[in-house]
Amino acid sequence: MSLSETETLSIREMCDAYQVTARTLRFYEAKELLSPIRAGSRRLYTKQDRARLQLILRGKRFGFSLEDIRQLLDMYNRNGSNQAQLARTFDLGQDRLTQMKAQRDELSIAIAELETELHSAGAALAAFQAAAE
Amino acid sequence: MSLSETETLSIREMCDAYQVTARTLRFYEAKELLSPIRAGSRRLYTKQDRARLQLILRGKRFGFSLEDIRQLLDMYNRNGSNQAQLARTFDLGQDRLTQMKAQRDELSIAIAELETELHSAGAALAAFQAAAE
DNA sequence: CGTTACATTTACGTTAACGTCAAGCACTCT
DNA sequence: AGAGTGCTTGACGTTAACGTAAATGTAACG
Repeated sequence: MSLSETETLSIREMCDAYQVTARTLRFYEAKELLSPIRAGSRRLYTKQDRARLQLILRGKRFGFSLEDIRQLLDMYNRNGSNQAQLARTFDLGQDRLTQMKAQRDELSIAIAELETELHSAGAALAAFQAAAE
Repeated sequence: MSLSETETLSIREMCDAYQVTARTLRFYEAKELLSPIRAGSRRLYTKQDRARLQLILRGKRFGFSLEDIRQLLDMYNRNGSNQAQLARTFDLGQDRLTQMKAQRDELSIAIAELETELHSAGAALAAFQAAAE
């Protein structure tokens, strides 16, 4: 079952829902990436917090630093409709995309090389075992 | 002009040739990634050292840790003349390869996501600019 | 009322890959 | 002899993204 619009989650429920530790959530809050409401002293995460956390985690998968993510979130929140900021966000994304593609290409090359290496190593091993009987 | 087989480089020459700092070269040596010969107390980098450094830098571009690289270098160096050593090295390479492929897959997914994201962002921007004239 | 089960803040610890001094040889030029 | 340059070995500092532990608070259960 999914979460309603108004439902709030405790810190532990957030951990279970998003596979992060409580330390991580508090850390993100200290870094001003999240700002859950309080019930007394306890944190309650609203739907917006959940959305922000998803963006954070996605940003991390893209290889952005938390500081990058904070700036992007701020831009989006403060003035998502400002054209210059939108363009800046877009450019940041383009740069990262280029980097990621280059990284993938290099990785593919490395994989091919390593595979070749392992084939000859495998052959050498086979020869050894044949000679050893 | 390129370097001869027998020519050795000082630490500063290495820095210039490979765009690394002296601290980095000494650090790699402390981590047993390099082992230059000595002329008195001074380091001299041979052709083999240069080859190893190139592999190290390539590994870094691939996003490997220095510890990963150290293990890979051992494998590239196929010094393990005995069978058990060879087999262990081979297994290490297999594991590495699996990790690399997984990493590439994740990267591909992230790239696809980011591309989708940027397409809609680009459309939004275009709409803005159209409306702004 | 006591215990259990979480929650809180504060704060020091960790890892990687170096940076940044500091103090001191070993030359070479003048 | 003095100055300058390059190299050496420590050894402490730095950053990111949390981990881990201590001391304390609080809400509910029985």
